[in-house]
Amino acid sequence: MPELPEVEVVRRGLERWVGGRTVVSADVLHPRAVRRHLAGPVDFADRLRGASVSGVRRRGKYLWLPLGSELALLAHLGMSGQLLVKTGRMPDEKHLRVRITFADAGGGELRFVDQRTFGGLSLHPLGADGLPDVIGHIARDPLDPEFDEDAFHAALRRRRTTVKRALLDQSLISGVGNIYADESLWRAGLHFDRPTASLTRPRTAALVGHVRDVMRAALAAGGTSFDSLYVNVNGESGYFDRSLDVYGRESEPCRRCGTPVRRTPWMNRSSYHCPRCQRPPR
DNA sequence: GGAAGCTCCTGAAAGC
DNA sequence: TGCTTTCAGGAGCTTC
Repeated sequence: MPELPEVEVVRRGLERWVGGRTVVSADVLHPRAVRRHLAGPVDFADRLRGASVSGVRRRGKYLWLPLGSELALLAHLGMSGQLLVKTGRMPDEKHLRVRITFADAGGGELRFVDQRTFGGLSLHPLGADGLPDVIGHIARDPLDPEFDEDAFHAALRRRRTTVKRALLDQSLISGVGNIYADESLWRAGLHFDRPTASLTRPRTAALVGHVRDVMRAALAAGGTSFDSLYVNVNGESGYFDRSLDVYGRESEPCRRCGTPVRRTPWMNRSSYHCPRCQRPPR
């Protein structure tokens, strides 16, 4: 499931390949893949044709390819989205949703493949800050040098919510999903239901530090892959799943104290934690 | 206005 | 063997 490290791996792979290229055509094979492009698949393809890509940028889990100074191709991988670079004649993937063909030397295709169709592509105007307008509410991620830790702490103190909910709220801190939230909370020794208003400044700083550490380690490993649903632009899997301390390790011993890791149903998904290292709030 | 919960979707795995 | 159910979860939307 792509979170910040996986999306950044994809961004780096794309940057080497699509910069300066011109789109010949775009084929939308599944309309749901461009559902966030409100003008529809035909308009999406029409506006992409002839556009030149000037780079690949990212905020949180969103990627976008600026097309000149006023328009961008925005991508979100959702749970199972893949952006694959294909050169030469390659058979279509079973869940190929959008094919973008380039004209320049070497030609080739950028393919958006998405089994569960939670992700998608769309075209949006670029704002004055260089962000596509629809992601103006997405906060900076903790690896961004301009991430404001003081403002993040102040927001946590203001909110009447719990710490894991806050970590997953992309308007507070971006790039964190269920896997790295659980891993960071385990490293910080915090229970997922801890009220954010109870966090001290040093506790917040430690938590953000652990989020950064987990993400950097995952990035170095090429991301986390449990199956074929996350791959880089060449179709290769990362291997950070071998380094996960709690996520997906129900009943296995905690790597710190040996207590069996617990999985708790939480918000229609799962939360993994060590019941001894991460005591529930009183 | 803020917080919580629902919904979309597909396919692997488990259960019967 | 084959059918049904459960599970995975990002983020927009709805409800309270």
